[in-house]
Amino acid sequence: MNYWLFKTEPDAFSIDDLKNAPEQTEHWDGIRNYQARNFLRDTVNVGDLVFIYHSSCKQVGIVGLAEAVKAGYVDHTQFNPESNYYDPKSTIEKPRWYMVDIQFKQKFSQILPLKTIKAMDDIKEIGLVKKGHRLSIMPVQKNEFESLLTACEA
DNA sequence: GCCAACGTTGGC
DNA sequence: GCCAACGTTGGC
Repeated sequence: MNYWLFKTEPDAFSIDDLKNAPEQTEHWDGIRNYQARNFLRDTVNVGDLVFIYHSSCKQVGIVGLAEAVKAGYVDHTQFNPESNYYDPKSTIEKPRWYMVDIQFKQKFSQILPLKTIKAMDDIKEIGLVKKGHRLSIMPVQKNEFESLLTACEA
Protein backbone atom coordinates (compact mmCIF):
# COMPACT_ATOMS: atom_id res chain seq x y z
CA MET A 1 0.00 0.00 0.00
CA ASN A 2 1.46 3.30 -1.14
CA TYR A 3 0.39 6.86 -0.70
CA TRP A 4 0.64 9.64 -3.26
CA LEU A 5 -0.01 13.23 -4.05
CA PHE A 6 -1.11 14.19 -7.56
CA LYS A 7 -1.01 17.79 -8.63
CA THR A 8 -3.57 19.25 -10.94
CA GLU A 9 -4.40 22.70 -12.13
CA PRO A 10 -8.03 23.26 -11.19
CA ASP A 11 -8.58 25.46 -14.24
CA ALA A 12 -7.85 22.42 -16.35
CA PHE A 13 -9.10 19.64 -14.10
CA SER A 14 -10.27 20.10 -10.52
CA ILE A 15 -11.41 17.89 -7.66
CA ASP A 16 -14.97 18.83 -8.62
CA ASP A 17 -14.37 17.61 -12.15
CA LEU A 18 -13.28 14.30 -10.68
CA LYS A 19 -16.24 14.19 -8.34
CA ASN A 20 -18.65 14.91 -11.17
CA ALA A 21 -17.04 12.55 -13.65
CA PRO A 22 -19.05 9.55 -14.80
CA GLU A 23 -18.29 6.68 -12.44
CA GLN A 24 -16.20 9.26 -10.60
CA THR A 25 -13.11 7.81 -12.23
CA GLU A 26 -10.58 9.43 -14.49
CA HIS A 27 -7.57 8.49 -16.57
CA TRP A 28 -4.64 10.38 -15.14
CA ASP A 29 -2.94 10.93 -18.47
CA GLY A 30 -0.64 13.55 -19.89
CA ILE A 31 2.19 13.12 -17.39
CA ARG A 32 5.37 13.96 -19.29
CA ASN A 33 8.08 13.85 -16.69
CA TYR A 34 10.32 10.82 -16.37
CA GLN A 35 10.43 10.63 -12.61
CA ALA A 36 6.66 10.90 -12.40
CA ARG A 37 6.38 8.40 -15.24
CA ASN A 38 8.43 5.89 -13.30
CA PHE A 39 6.08 6.15 -10.34
CA LEU A 40 3.03 5.70 -12.55
CA ARG A 41 4.52 2.78 -14.45
CA ASP A 42 6.20 0.90 -11.62
CA THR A 43 4.87 1.80 -8.21
CA VAL A 44 1.26 2.94 -8.20
CA ASN A 45 -0.95 -0.01 -7.26
CA VAL A 46 -4.67 -0.55 -7.16
CA GLY A 47 -5.92 0.57 -3.76
CA ASP A 48 -3.26 3.21 -3.20
CA LEU A 49 -4.60 6.43 -1.77
CA VAL A 50 -3.99 9.70 -3.56
CA PHE A 51 -4.21 13.25 -2.32
CA ILE A 52 -5.48 15.62 -4.98
CA TYR A 53 -3.60 18.90 -4.90
CA HIS A 54 -4.57 22.08 -6.68
CA SER A 55 -1.59 23.97 -8.08
CA SER A 56 -1.10 27.20 -10.02
CA CYS A 57 -4.23 28.82 -8.72
CA LYS A 58 -5.45 31.24 -6.07
CA GLN A 59 -5.60 28.70 -3.29
CA VAL A 60 -2.96 26.02 -3.58
CA GLY A 61 -3.16 22.97 -1.39
CA ILE A 62 -4.69 19.56 -0.80
CA VAL A 63 -8.37 19.48 -1.67
CA GLY A 64 -9.42 15.86 -1.77
CA LEU A 65 -8.73 12.18 -1.76
CA ALA A 66 -8.83 9.56 -4.48
CA GLU A 67 -7.95 5.93 -4.89
CA ALA A 68 -5.98 4.24 -7.63
CA VAL A 69 -8.24 1.79 -9.45
CA LYS A 70 -5.97 0.83 -12.33
CA ALA A 71 -2.20 0.48 -12.16
CA GLY A 72 0.17 1.88 -14.77
CA TYR A 73 -0.64 1.29 -18.42
CA VAL A 74 0.34 2.94 -21.67
CA ASP A 75 -0.87 6.51 -22.09
CA HIS A 76 -2.41 6.43 -25.55
CA THR A 77 -2.44 10.23 -25.91
CA GLN A 78 1.27 10.12 -26.74
CA PHE A 79 0.46 8.54 -30.12
CA ASN A 80 -2.26 10.98 -31.09
CA PRO A 81 -0.95 13.88 -33.20
CA GLU A 82 -4.09 15.82 -32.31
CA SER A 83 -3.39 15.59 -28.60
CA ASN A 84 -1.59 18.18 -26.54
CA TYR A 85 0.31 15.28 -25.08
CA TYR A 86 1.50 13.91 -28.43
CA ASP A 87 5.10 12.73 -28.35
CA PRO A 88 6.45 12.07 -31.83
CA LYS A 89 9.50 10.34 -30.41
CA SER A 90 7.50 7.67 -28.64
CA THR A 91 6.70 4.41 -30.42
CA ILE A 92 4.07 1.71 -29.92
CA GLU A 93 6.85 -0.83 -29.47
CA LYS A 94 8.59 1.24 -26.84
CA PRO A 95 6.10 3.62 -25.27
CA ARG A 96 7.54 6.39 -23.17
CA TRP A 97 4.56 7.47 -21.10
CA TYR A 98 2.19 5.77 -18.74
CA MET A 99 -0.97 6.65 -16.89
CA VAL A 100 -3.19 5.27 -14.14
CA ASP A 101 -6.88 5.49 -13.36
CA ILE A 102 -8.12 7.01 -10.15
CA GLN A 103 -11.50 7.12 -8.46
CA PHE A 104 -12.94 9.96 -6.43
CA LYS A 105 -13.24 9.26 -2.72
CA GLN A 106 -13.67 12.51 -0.89
CA LYS A 107 -13.56 16.26 -1.15
CA PHE A 108 -12.47 17.91 2.06
CA SER A 109 -14.72 20.57 3.52
CA GLN A 110 -11.88 23.03 3.14
CA ILE A 111 -8.54 23.14 1.41
CA LEU A 112 -5.39 22.34 3.34
CA PRO A 113 -3.18 25.19 2.14
CA LEU A 114 0.42 24.70 1.14
CA LYS A 115 1.39 27.27 3.74
CA THR A 116 -0.17 25.14 6.47
CA ILE A 117 1.47 21.99 5.16
CA LYS A 118 4.85 23.68 5.20
CA ALA A 119 4.25 24.81 8.78
CA MET A 120 3.42 21.33 10.08
CA ASP A 121 6.15 20.01 12.33
CA ASP A 122 5.88 16.40 11.26
CA ILE A 123 5.83 17.10 7.53
CA LYS A 124 9.42 17.08 6.40
CA GLU A 125 9.81 14.61 3.57
CA ILE A 126 7.04 15.22 1.10
CA GLY A 127 8.28 16.75 -2.13
CA LEU A 128 6.02 19.75 -1.66
CA VAL A 129 8.03 21.10 1.25
CA LYS A 130 11.44 20.22 -0.11
CA LYS A 131 12.97 22.97 -2.10
CA GLY A 132 12.87 22.52 -5.78
CA HIS A 133 10.58 19.60 -6.21
CA ARG A 134 8.27 20.24 -9.07
CA LEU A 135 7.07 16.70 -9.44
CA SER A 136 3.47 16.32 -10.45
CA ILE A 137 3.30 12.80 -8.99
CA MET A 138 5.01 12.30 -5.67
CA PRO A 139 5.07 9.57 -3.05
CA VAL A 140 3.94 10.36 0.49
CA GLN A 141 5.24 8.46 3.49
CA LYS A 142 2.63 6.68 5.55
CA ASN A 143 3.14 8.76 8.67
CA GLU A 144 3.02 12.00 6.72
CA PHE A 145 -0.04 10.84 4.83
CA GLU A 146 -1.81 10.17 8.11
CA SER A 147 -0.84 13.54 9.56
CA LEU A 148 -2.03 15.32 6.44
CA LEU A 149 -5.27 13.37 6.34
CA THR A 150 -5.96 14.25 9.97
CA ALA A 151 -5.32 17.90 9.20
CA CYS A 152 -7.61 17.75 6.18
CA GLU A 153 -10.44 16.26 8.17
CA ALA A 154 -10.05 18.68 11.06
C1' DG B 1 3.26 38.68 -14.66
C1' DC B 2 7.64 37.81 -12.34
C1' DC B 3 11.26 34.93 -11.53
C1' DA B 4 13.69 31.04 -9.21
C1' DA B 5 14.57 26.49 -9.77
C1' DC B 6 14.23 22.73 -12.26
C1' DG B 7 14.37 19.43 -16.53
C1' DT B 8 15.54 18.82 -21.35
C1' DT B 9 18.01 19.58 -25.55
C1' DG B 10 21.69 19.72 -28.52
C1' DG B 11 26.34 21.26 -30.02
C1' DC B 12 30.81 20.02 -29.30
C1' DG C 1 29.60 13.23 -21.34
C1' DC C 2 29.79 18.17 -20.47
C1' DC C 3 27.33 22.27 -20.11
C1' DA C 4 25.05 26.41 -21.98
C1' DA C 5 20.76 27.71 -23.65
C1' DC C 6 16.22 27.14 -23.56
C1' DG C 7 11.57 25.82 -21.94
C1' DT C 8 8.51 24.78 -18.09
C1' DT C 9 6.67 24.72 -13.53
C1' DG C 10 4.55 26.85 -9.91
C1' DG C 11 4.41 29.95 -5.80
C1' DC C 12 3.82 34.51 -4.98
